[in-house]
Amino acid sequence: MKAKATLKQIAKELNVSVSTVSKALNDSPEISEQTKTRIKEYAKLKNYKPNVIGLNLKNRKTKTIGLIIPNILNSFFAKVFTGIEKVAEEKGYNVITCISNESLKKEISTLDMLSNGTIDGFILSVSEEAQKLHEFNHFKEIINEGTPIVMFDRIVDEVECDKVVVDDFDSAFNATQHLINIGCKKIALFSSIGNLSVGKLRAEGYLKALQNNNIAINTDLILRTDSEDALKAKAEILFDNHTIDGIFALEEDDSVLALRISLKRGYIIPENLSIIGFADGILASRRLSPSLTTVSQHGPEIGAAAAELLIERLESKENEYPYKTTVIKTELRLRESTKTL
Amino acid sequence: MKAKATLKQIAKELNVSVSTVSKALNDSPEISEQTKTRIKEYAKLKNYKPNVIGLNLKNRKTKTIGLIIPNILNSFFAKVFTGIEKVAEEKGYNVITCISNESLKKEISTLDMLSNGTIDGFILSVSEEAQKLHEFNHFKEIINEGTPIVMFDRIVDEVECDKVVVDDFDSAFNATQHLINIGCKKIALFSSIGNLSVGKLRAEGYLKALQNNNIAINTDLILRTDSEDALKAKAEILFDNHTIDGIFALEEDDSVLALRISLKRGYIIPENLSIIGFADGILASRRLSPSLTTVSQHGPEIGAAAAELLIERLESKENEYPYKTTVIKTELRLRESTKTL
DNA sequence: GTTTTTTTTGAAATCGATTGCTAGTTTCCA
DNA sequence: TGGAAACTAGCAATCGATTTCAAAAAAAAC
Repeated sequence: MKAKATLKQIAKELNVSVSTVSKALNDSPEISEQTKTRIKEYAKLKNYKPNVIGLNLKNRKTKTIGLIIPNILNSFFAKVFTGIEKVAEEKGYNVITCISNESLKKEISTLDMLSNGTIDGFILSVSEEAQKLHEFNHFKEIINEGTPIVMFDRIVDEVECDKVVVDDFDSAFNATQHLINIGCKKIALFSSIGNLSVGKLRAEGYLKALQNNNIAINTDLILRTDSEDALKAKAEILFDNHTIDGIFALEEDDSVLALRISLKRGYIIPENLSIIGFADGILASRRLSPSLTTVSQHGPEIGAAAAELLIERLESKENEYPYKTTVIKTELRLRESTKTL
Repeated sequence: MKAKATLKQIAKELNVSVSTVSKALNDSPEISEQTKTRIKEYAKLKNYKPNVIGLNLKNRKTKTIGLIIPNILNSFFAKVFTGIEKVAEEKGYNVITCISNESLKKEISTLDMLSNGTIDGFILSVSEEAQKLHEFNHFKEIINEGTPIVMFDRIVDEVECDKVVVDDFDSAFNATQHLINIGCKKIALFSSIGNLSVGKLRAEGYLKALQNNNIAINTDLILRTDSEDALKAKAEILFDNHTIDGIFALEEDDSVLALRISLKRGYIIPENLSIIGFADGILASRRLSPSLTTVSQHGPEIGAAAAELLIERLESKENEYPYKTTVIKTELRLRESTKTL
């Protein structure tokens, strides 16, 4: 194991000064061609790589993004991650990823840990606990200290920062409208994410579509819960007391639940029950039989947009840079779980 | 936006020297209690956090781990990631994650990008391309330069470093033996990962189990390919020409393919065909109908073990620290795709 | 051959923190 | 009151790089 080469070492071994070496390697016109090549060759020989820590200290930035994700096992977040990583790599940034596990405490401690020079800015999706408790001061503080934040998917209206969202309301509206178009009259709503901003927006889109079509809103059919288990319990009750012909599920897991439970109850899909669900990963929905019609969120695009917003802000010279919100469109992917027109 | 507090600022504002502030905040006995409290209170007021970059430079380490994963959308790797992140967090380390996308070039450039002081050590799973081309010099170079590497899952025998593996051979052997125990006679092997070290080991375990039970090896039943598409093509041919009663799939996607194609061919599962597959994520296999019997790899444990190996090495004072290999056991999870005894 | 100009190199400051050593002040005892 | 011991606080070096400015050397001009 050879020790890593530093400017100082090279300088000593070549009998020149540190600054000469630095300038030579940076192709400064101050240095003669002769010494430049001599130094460059020696540096290559020694496999010299400038130590970024020294550079970071000098430049007061690290070209590193802090990413806080509630849960990487959720394939939606995994997809967003790929988008972020791709853009970051292209622009020469690294990504430090932390999992909040939906915990407010972990979210705060992560923000704290990283906002000490380790990273230049954050990209994050708010933890469930923070949304539930309406606790957003930690974000404001970080922004006040001068570290920019970009929020995606689960955002907070009260916090002023860049944001990337899906058009949740419109997507839900369109999906519900599609169910209505293919003839569904009794459309249930399945949600295990009543706590989240996105869950609320999607539910509103569903309601609006019903209203627009003069369909009476039956609260028995609207299952808004905070957990998969609670949703399951409510669903059993729903199936005991009602016959339905459509389900709109607000999350991937909710749609899987809807599919399994309705198959168990003897429904034929899509003949007498159509299902549409929001999709995180596309794979899982496609694999099911019947495969699920989904509102597809373009995870990688969301991530890419977030990374671009952040890097743009980091690299802009201006201090007063207005906050932007990027909206990424969803796509209704028709598969086997819905009737065709 | 207030500028971040530095030692220098605080020193100036309190009319003391930088070193006094530093010592006071570090509770040095050199400083009187009086000044200590005065400085500490002011620092708290100003929300002072020591800038880690300065520290890193001084300490010549960053308490950051570089993680290189072939593909984060593969839920096995996502699970490993959670294990790494958890241990890292506990021990005060950050994780910079990069995706190699199975590309050798990206793998090399990532190693290069990060091994300049950004990270203290690597955890990685070798890209498919590197394994295919038998190109491992980049790992050796990095290790030679003094940056430790821990490999997990897809490892390279020729490279001396810490490793974390699953007992692939034994797991495959046991799974195949289980199929034999429940009465299977014609067991096909489905592999789309012929290129990978783990794919080879698993295939050997399968062969060994057949041999031990005096079952003639029929190469028509052994589908070793390098891609999902190739596997699918071969599988169609297999089903055209043979009747089988068992499938052992070497990867999660391969088992899903096995399940779908055999259902399509009219097999009743598990009555006349039993399937066992290696599982990355447990969720997807459980969701399928029928649910899949799997060889379950404990992803988080693998990640945790890798992080522990690396951190142990980083924090050991000794220079000659022997390389270790940790083996994590798998578990056969019996579900609906196999007959019961 | 001397002065001016140009070229080439190097010394020193800087980024933000730590730390060994030194200098200055106070206390205490003779 | 003088000197030693004890306590505080600050100077300066260090980590690895960049960069400004000054100095030295070489080339050009007179």
